[in-house]
Amino acid sequence: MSSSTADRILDTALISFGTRGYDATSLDALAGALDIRKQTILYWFPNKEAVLSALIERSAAELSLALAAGLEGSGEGWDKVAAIVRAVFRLAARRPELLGLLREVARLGPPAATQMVAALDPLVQRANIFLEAEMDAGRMRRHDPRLLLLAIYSTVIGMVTEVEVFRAMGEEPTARSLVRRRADVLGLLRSALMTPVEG
Amino acid sequence: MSSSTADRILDTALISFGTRGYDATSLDALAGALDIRKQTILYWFPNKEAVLSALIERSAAELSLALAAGLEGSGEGWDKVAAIVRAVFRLAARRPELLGLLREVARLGPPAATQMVAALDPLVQRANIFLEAEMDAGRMRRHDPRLLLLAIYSTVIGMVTEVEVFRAMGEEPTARSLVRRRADVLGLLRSALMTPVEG
DNA sequence: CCGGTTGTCTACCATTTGGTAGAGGATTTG
DNA sequence: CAAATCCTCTACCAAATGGTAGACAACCGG
Repeated sequence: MSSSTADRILDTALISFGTRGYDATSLDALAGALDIRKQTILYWFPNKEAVLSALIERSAAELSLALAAGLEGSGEGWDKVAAIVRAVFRLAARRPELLGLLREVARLGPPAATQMVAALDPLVQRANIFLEAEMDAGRMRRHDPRLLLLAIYSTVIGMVTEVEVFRAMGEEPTARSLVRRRADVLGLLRSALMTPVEG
Repeated sequence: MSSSTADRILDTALISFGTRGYDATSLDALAGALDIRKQTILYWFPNKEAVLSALIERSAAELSLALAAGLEGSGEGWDKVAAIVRAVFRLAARRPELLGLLREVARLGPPAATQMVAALDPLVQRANIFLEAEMDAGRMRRHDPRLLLLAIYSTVIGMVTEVEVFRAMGEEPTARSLVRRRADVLGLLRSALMTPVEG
């Protein structure tokens, strides 16, 4: 099994960084959750930042893997977009920490954000190419693909990670509510992206 | 002038909490930026959390004021939505900290998030009523108004506050780039929200 | 002009934080 | 079986954090 100590540290760090936040997670707390001593963490990683850095690399790979399937798969146009959005919502249900980490890293800024963006670059490139092709084929409305991608990213990630806003508005984060949100996002994106004539 | 010490503290706290984050802002750093001693802050506010709480109240009021105009104004349907989105982008240009704080508070969770949502509730209510009326009139596609509002919120706030993602992708945060993003968001929202027949 | 109030300060303090030094048990290797 | 390597631990540490206690000057009403 790959559950070496280093891996276990990253597993726990993902959950804690992705939900409580990087600053709010002390090495002692991290060690406590693993029932080891903080010095063991510092044996495997030179310092706290290095834990984050390794975690970013690992998580970006996992994220790419989870989304690449949809991006490669058969089908065209809307089906492909829907497949990817569904994949993100699936992640939100099964591994919310992963998307939480993405958000947290974006907030932290360089160097973490830079590393994450770099690690996800291949995915972004392929998405860009796909979007351009769809626009060229006239199936999607014309947009700057980069801006479009960021808008989709904002919407989906927001709808999936703004747990606290939902909770504060009285919507408990259940599986059912997630499904409802997914349906809504899909409907909105479809209207927003696709040309109406030959949807 | 209203620049009492307490006000000045909140002014500076807004910038620091809204850009660096709450956890990352120490009372000493806050005091340093104001060239006063930390104990002066603790004279005006019982503790750090109370600073945040007061700040939330003040910022929610300012936010409401900035957006209420668009929500009350004349015009109907799309014009009104566009007016509000424009107002948000105006805020993003002039007072980015304000939107940054909104985001930070949402991330912090209760009790801060609860307080912010409660303070913005009147605004949310009015927006809901507006959206329902538009849907009833057939000018907007049918959606759960609450979900719709959250989707719009996610998209706009994301496009406006994800500075680090933009920066990491090589897009420097200039006024010009903000205008481009605004145009894009407006275009997307229009396609997403409005019924095509009598747009 | 004097006693109380107001606002800012200096002086501390306990706790927590990320990090260092190095002891010591287990396991592998010559 | 001895030596080296690997891994986790105990024992510290300096700096930073949120917060308390109380001195002290300015000001203000009687």
